[in-house]
Amino acid sequence: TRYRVRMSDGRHLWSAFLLATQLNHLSEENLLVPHCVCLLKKTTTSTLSDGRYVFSYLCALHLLFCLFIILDMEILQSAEKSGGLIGNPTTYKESGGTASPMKTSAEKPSPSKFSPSEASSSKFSPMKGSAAFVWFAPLLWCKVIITRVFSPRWTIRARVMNKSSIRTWNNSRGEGKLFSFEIVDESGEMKITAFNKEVDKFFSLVEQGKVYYISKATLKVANKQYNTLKHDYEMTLHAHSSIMPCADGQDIPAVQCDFVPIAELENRDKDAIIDVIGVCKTAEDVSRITTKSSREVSKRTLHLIDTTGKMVAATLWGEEAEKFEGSEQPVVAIKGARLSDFGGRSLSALFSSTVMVNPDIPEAFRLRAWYDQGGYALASQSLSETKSGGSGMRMNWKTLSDVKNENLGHGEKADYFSCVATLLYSRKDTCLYRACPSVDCNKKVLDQHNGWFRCEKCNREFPNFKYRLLLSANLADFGDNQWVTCFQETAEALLGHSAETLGQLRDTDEAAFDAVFQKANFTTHIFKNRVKLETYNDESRVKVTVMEVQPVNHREYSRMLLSNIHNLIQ
DNA sequence: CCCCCCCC
Repeated sequence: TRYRVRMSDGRHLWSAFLLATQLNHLSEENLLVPHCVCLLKKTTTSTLSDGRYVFSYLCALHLLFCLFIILDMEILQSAEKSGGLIGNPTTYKESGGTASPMKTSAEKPSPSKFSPSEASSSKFSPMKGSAAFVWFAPLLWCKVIITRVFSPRWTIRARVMNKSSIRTWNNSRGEGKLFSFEIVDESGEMKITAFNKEVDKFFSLVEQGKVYYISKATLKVANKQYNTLKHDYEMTLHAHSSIMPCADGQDIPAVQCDFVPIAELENRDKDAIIDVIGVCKTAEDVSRITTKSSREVSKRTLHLIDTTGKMVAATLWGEEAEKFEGSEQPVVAIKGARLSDFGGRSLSALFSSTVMVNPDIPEAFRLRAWYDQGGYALASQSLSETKSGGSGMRMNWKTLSDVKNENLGHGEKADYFSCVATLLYSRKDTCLYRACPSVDCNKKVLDQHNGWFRCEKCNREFPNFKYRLLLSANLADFGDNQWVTCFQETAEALLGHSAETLGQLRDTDEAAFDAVFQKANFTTHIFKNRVKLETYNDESRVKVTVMEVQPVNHREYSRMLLSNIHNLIQ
């Protein structure tokens, strides 16, 4: 059988008897055979771009080696899959002088699937345990030479979809640094990793979105556990690897996104990797969390809405979270986000995700227009239940008279509501108390009048105490007013000073202490409250506790009012 | 040769 394999660089690999074997799915022993052949006969070898290993040799040695060589049609078919594409075959079989496309197999090759009619009679299983193996064993050393000298004959031209930052590792097997990137061409996607010296060499060269010629990288089976791309192989760069910018890469597809409408996320499986695009209606503040492995990382959750009217929470991590600027409500596209079932449905960016802010794509322009022309006023429903979600999120907006008229808090469980209200007055005289200095104890201490303070809860006396706030405040909106209780954090937010500072002020500078309260009066905030009917001495009273005090985002608040008006019209 | 994809 005569085959001609067209390589990406235009060369044609010609063989009288073409044998090809997959570098990837064969074990070390199996690889020996082609290596030996290469060495003895100086035959041509090539690793195809999709990871297959091709070589040819002369017929004289055929009979000798056919005993040990795997020759099956799967392997021959693997030769079809060349041409410098990540996935697709562009190989031609010579028949009557005219090159015609061979049938192609998109299926993952497996040795058991060859067709007997096409296969040579000398098909052999891998020669594991064979006595002949011993004969070839001394030639094992040539593997490195072979892979370095013979294999890198392919070049692919592909666009960088995303690039990781440089990461270091230090484990029992050593230490070093690495970065990885993912590339795409018209046939598929692939991951490439660079280590140590190659990091220095290639990190700044490789830029997201640009097209490069890439050759002489080592191929290995992709670890599906960590590689979400739909490719069986991935590449590692080595000292001789080459990456060259390609000036005319317009024909290489741009980063392809397959956006899933937000409403449809409800029907997708947990852990699915999806692309999403939406307007960032609100962005929570960045926060630092500690992971289970006690690493600290920044996170920021965005709330994306699209034309389906549904909203979803999407969390960014690390630098991406820190740098994100959401105040202008940009269109945000995330390629390769992972769908989680937290709070119903939510998204999380992975290391391999690409986050694009106001991307230059039609979908983004459409969304922008939709949002600005009325989408903003839509009373969007979020797929992500977030307790204490950010401003504007899942708020149970009520006026203070609603709270009374609707008997909020009268049920079994407490009710929660948010309101925009103005502080009319707060009781400064009773707002501070001396609390137990123990870290998790906020119990009021008793002054023993001997320089010691007793905590009944801890059953201990302390030479010191800490000030805590318990502020009674009267809030008002346009229709009603309500006495509420603010504990430590909310009182501090409302008064603009820490409990400690206020305690010091009260003890040292009464005028300044007064001024703090004067200044806080008639300020307007968003209050998130808990309301519950409480019975004390046969007397029932609705008790409102402020859970959170936030500044009013007037733009957002106005939009909410517009939305209310909109709903009233209908 | 990495392999971390996190938190509520």
